[in-house]
Amino acid sequence: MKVSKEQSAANRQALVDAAARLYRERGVAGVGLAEISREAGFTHGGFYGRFDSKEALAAEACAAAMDMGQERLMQALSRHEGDLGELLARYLSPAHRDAPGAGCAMAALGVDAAREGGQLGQAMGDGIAAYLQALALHRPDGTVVEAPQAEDKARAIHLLSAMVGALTLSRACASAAPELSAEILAVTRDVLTAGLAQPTLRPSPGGVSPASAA
Amino acid sequence: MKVSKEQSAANRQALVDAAARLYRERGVAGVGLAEISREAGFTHGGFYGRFDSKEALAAEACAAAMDMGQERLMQALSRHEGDLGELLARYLSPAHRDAPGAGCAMAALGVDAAREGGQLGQAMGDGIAAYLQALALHRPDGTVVEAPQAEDKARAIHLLSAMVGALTLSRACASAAPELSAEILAVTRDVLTAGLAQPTLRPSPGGVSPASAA
DNA sequence: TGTACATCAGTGAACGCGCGTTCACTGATGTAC
DNA sequence: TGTACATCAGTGAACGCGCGTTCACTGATGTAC
Repeated sequence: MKVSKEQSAANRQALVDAAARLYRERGVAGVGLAEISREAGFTHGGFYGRFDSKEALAAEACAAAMDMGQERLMQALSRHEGDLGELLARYLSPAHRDAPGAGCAMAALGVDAAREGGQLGQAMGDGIAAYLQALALHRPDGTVVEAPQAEDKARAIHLLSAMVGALTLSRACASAAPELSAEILAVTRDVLTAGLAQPTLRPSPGGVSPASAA
Repeated sequence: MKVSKEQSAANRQALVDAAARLYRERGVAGVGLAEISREAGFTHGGFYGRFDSKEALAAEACAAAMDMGQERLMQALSRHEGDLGELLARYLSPAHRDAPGAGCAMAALGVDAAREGGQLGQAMGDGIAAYLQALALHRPDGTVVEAPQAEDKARAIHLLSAMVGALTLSRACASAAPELSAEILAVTRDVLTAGLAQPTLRPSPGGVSPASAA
């Protein structure tokens, strides 16, 4: 049973959306093509008419998830004076921790991308570079620079690392130590908010160390 | 063919060690019991004489990996004046990034623990609490406190989050963007070293925010 | 100390199942006239 | 505009494979006498 072009494109998108959710929830190795197809409303027989392989779908799903996050980030940055406070509050919330399927792709799929490399690693690498670029261009005082300085890059890297790390740790201990899990989120939010308000997050005075020249 | 008690204990340990390495390299879902048994030098038939399930082995392997890291951390902290510089240099090195099988269990298995919960989540939660406690007790100026203050806990949480997040991001983009991957490591090392040297990593002046009371 | 035997660590084969992938087929879509 | 037909999105069944788990069996260990 053939289907109209628009319907077919929508169906393909439904596959990518289902994959983006399920892969973030349970990992690429933890979800089969049959379940993803079923979730999107199809049998899995037609899968290879639309994607080259499971890896290709994973890469596309990852890119889609990264794009969603990028949009949310750009919205937060463009609002007023680069208000990162609300972004931090949402990112480091129990709600985000408990809904990985709709959340940060770096925290959910970063390890998968590191292990697999290939197209998935490419999608992840592109997305990380885009996040860091956006964060580096927007200074916490609200100004927007054209060419980020070393300290802008450092601020972006440190901010993103702390966010992803805190979310990862918070999720990792959520079932066994729910109070510690909540504390990790709340404390990280406070520390990062305070660090951005004061110009404290800077590389060492001597500039970047020799090892950074890699 | 029965085997001496000592040999049997050593064989069991070989299973745990192989699992700790392979699971960190490829994830719990990415490695089968047959491969782990083979790696340790056995057939997989005897597996259920020693472990209740795959999950039980994963939890034990995770605990073993966390213990190794805890030992390394305690060594670094006890050396002289709580010298975290060398620890940071080793943790945030390309060598550590490229050898997850022998490295940080939180960065390698944190997402798996978050997804699975259960015994694996318990092992991970216990380990994270132990790391944070050790870091909170050792102030960057070299003093050791008996009861950590709120700012000590905050410093520990922020340090660990930034380390785990930077390693995760660095690995996630290692194949697609090797220069960015190296930059993330080097910059994070510099920022954290500078942040610990000056007393900058503090929660906001007003103390912990209401949200932290969770 | 020496022998007889119960224990049990480890083997090897098998199980049902879901995996990624392939393929012959169906029938509505969209085009050619 | 109306009809005839080629295209191709999606179906359903099948493939070989490795998975976690089970179990009857083997034979060296360690104990009882």
